[in-house]
Amino acid sequence: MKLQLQIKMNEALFLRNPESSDLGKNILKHSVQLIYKSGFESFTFKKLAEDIGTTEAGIYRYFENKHKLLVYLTAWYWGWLEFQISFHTNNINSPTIKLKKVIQLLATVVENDEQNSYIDESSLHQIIIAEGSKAYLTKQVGEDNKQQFFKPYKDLCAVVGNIISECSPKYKYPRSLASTIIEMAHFQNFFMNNLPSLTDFGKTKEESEIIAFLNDLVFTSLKKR
Amino acid sequence: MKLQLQIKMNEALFLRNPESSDLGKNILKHSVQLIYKSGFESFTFKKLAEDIGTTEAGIYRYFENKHKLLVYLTAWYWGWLEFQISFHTNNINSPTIKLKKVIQLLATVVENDEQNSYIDESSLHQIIIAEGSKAYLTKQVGEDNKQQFFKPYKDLCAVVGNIISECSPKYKYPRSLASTIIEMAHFQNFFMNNLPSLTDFGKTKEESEIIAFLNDLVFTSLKKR
DNA sequence: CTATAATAATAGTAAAACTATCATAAATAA
DNA sequence: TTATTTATGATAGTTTTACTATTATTATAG
Repeated sequence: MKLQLQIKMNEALFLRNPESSDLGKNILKHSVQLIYKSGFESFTFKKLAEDIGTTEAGIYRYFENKHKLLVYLTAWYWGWLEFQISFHTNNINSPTIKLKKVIQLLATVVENDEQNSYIDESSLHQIIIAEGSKAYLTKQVGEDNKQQFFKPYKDLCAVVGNIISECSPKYKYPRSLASTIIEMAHFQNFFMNNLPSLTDFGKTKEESEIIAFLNDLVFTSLKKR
Repeated sequence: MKLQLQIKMNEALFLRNPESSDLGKNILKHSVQLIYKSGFESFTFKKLAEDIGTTEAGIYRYFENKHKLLVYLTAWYWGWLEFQISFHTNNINSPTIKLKKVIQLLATVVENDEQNSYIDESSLHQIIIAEGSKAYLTKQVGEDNKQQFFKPYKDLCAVVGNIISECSPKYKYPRSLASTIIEMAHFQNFFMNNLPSLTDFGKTKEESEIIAFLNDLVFTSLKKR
């Protein structure tokens, strides 16, 4: 038996549910490929349509514009990651070990074992690193937030924040530390690969070093209080 | 006597030096106003030209495109900030106090005392918070980096990293901690104001709390080694 | 077999992102 | 002083992006 993980998506993110049809699934699959390959700036619905073998108008029946599609992909990613975390930290009692696992999951490049899904998690992970912040770094962030577009990100941050509080109930900044870990897991990766002098990992380019850095950062902050 | 601070800009960032003419200075001044007001996505050279009272073609004589202009503004900002830091930490012997000062400067919204400059540092600071990462989160980051467009950012990071190493010579991640502080000084500010549940400062929205968080983060990391 | 829903095919518009040309005014060099 | 360079202004045009609208075709559910 194969279990298919279904992530409940905010309905205001799309016009027609992309998970409900082959065309929709193709839109998700090929947009991940295209954005991964050429970046979000040069990504257009025209190119996407050509890639899929449909028409521009066809895409517009699913997504209002490419910003909504990016927000959809990021929301999907955060939802997926929260599931990964709850799955992999299940039955772990020690909050410290839990938090270490979380950091590892955040900073590790995803492997694509299951090819059943129409979303390539590994490429999506790279997209989130390079384009993820563009989902909220806009003038519409307030409206988008009112429509709960960032709920999956905020939920994940809350989960991580709670584990931090479990580790160290008196620590004063669990939320901010959580968002710092999440952002830095990605930014240090981007820097390491593109602007290496902003990190201490330019030589080896090993993600294990990012994990070590984040562990050091977090656990010295939480220790001895 | 009035001292005018001149920041040496990378010549590959512009076609004609905007600091060399009134039109050029107007381009800088009004682009800061426009991007601050409506965000980088909706910013166009057409609107900018109308704002200034010149033509689109006129702008293109100074900047190849709006990406280069954004990179110019961010480079200017990092250069300016490095000067602020070297100015305000001059004559401070204790690296700890120095680092505290740095964090304060990074996280504090700039006041515009001097109206002499054609760049409004306070608005520019807000632009860097909301749009700054878009300068490097692109597919061209490699080429841009080869052309040294991010040198001011990397220099600043090196300065902060060196202070960190002064505080704690054995600390293993001075560069990464430096880039973490710099990014988080901005991101936590953006989150606090736009996605407050990603921080612990949603209630008060005081930047002093961001400073306290960063101080805590940094100095527990550096203490006792 | 019919109704209806999704998609394909085609066409079109407005704005964005440029490029090109020429006239004019101001600065400067001969 | 005139001649010449240089910056700007005015105008026009191209290609691409971001969308909207219309109609025809195909698949499928009842």
